[in-house]
Amino acid sequence: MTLNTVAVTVDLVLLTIRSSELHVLLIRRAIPPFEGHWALPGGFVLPDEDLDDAAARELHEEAGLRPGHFEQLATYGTPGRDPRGRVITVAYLALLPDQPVPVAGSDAAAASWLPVTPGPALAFDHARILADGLERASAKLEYTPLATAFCPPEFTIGQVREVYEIVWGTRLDPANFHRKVTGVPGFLIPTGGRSAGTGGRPAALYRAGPATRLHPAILREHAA
Amino acid sequence: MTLNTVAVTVDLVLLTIRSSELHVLLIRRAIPPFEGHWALPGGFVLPDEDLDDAAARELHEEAGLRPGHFEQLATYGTPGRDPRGRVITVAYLALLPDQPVPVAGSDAAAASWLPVTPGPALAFDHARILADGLERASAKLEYTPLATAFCPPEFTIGQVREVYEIVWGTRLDPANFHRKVTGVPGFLIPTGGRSAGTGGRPAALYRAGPATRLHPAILREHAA
DNA sequence: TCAAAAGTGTTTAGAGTACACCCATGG
DNA sequence: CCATGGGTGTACTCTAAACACTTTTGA
Repeated sequence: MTLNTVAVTVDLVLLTIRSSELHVLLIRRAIPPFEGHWALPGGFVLPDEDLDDAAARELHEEAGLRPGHFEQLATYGTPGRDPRGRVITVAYLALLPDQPVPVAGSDAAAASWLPVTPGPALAFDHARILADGLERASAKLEYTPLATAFCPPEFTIGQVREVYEIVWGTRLDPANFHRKVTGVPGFLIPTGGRSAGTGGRPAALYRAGPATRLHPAILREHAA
Repeated sequence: MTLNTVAVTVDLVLLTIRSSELHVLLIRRAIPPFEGHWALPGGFVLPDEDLDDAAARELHEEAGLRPGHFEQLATYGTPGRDPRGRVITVAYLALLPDQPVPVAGSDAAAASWLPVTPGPALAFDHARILADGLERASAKLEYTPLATAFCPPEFTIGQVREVYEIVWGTRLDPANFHRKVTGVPGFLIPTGGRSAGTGGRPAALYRAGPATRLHPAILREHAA
């Protein structure tokens, strides 16, 4: 790779919730630059490949599972961000339910779910990309049904509430939260089933509804 | 430009409000492909240029004026979107007050402000990019002080209200709107001046405040 | 004097909050 | 029986919508 040649990569900010903490999928780099550092998973876009397809391919290679949500995040192209040459990176944000992770034989690198806080030092400008992804996810919880992307196909309202509490770092009143989310048209659809074995009254099960935006929104307390 | 080589461009969605209508800056292409079609202004990223800098440079070349707001929109890289080869386009969104436009000698092309609706057929996938920009601007009016980006340095609350009404295509109650926006901390700062010559009671003048998000938000009526 | 735009007051309805209270399960 | 989480009821507060009304200019 020489100067005046531009390489395009896709990098993934892959988030999930494990044991009541937000985790991000990171890869320990086996080769320079940043050998031994943690980095976001990603790779080069193939010559005749769509950006979204490239990101989906990387997602499948690295995590091997279907995301609950998948969107383009932003593009990073500051000269010098990669010491090997001019690299433009299109970052994607994906949210997944906590599944047993079949992180299989990818590019000779160990992939792990790590808690986002405090989080290790990251290679390249990946700390900034991760921060942008976290902010995007946090903001979108308010006015989109993004929280269900962290949940399995069927889930309880308590699980949804836990997503909000973990991502926002706040406590929410269970009673009022219940009324609020069940009052948003198209957000949650009752399946008729009930949860079991949680050491309390069984909760009704829901699946994600067709809504793409929440009205009314689930608003966060914003520090003034 | 051959296959397997990727070119990176920046394109601009430049919006302003003229005579109570939302306008976008378009360029009539003088050369193939899409000769004679309207297109978003843009150009290639220089070998050692940051993406944001490239967009700012294009903005200055095409419009020659300072935007009230400027942000990256999204990146488009579907193979075949440009018949000349593989082109990745990083789109930027910029909002400007209605200034006398010194669209000077740019790339042998005529630049014009055109109403966004109905709007002409656009080259490449620029219709989609424009639509994405409009949606972004429309959504961000709710929870950011973006509306002031369409206004001159000093403006009245009536002007701000007109921005909301035009972008959203709705009517807003002047009395309630006044109370709402003046009640958002950091949104508007009174300059002490007064407007004149509008055929009514002079309005107090304001400038944009330091807030980056509006709390409480200026919420739109969302059709259910 | 009239029209037009700015801004304030007031009433009323709806949404959000706090929290008491009952329900259904596991241990 | 008790602990735990699910869910409803209810009173209170706060915001927002609707609209009457006053203010201040240009014509």
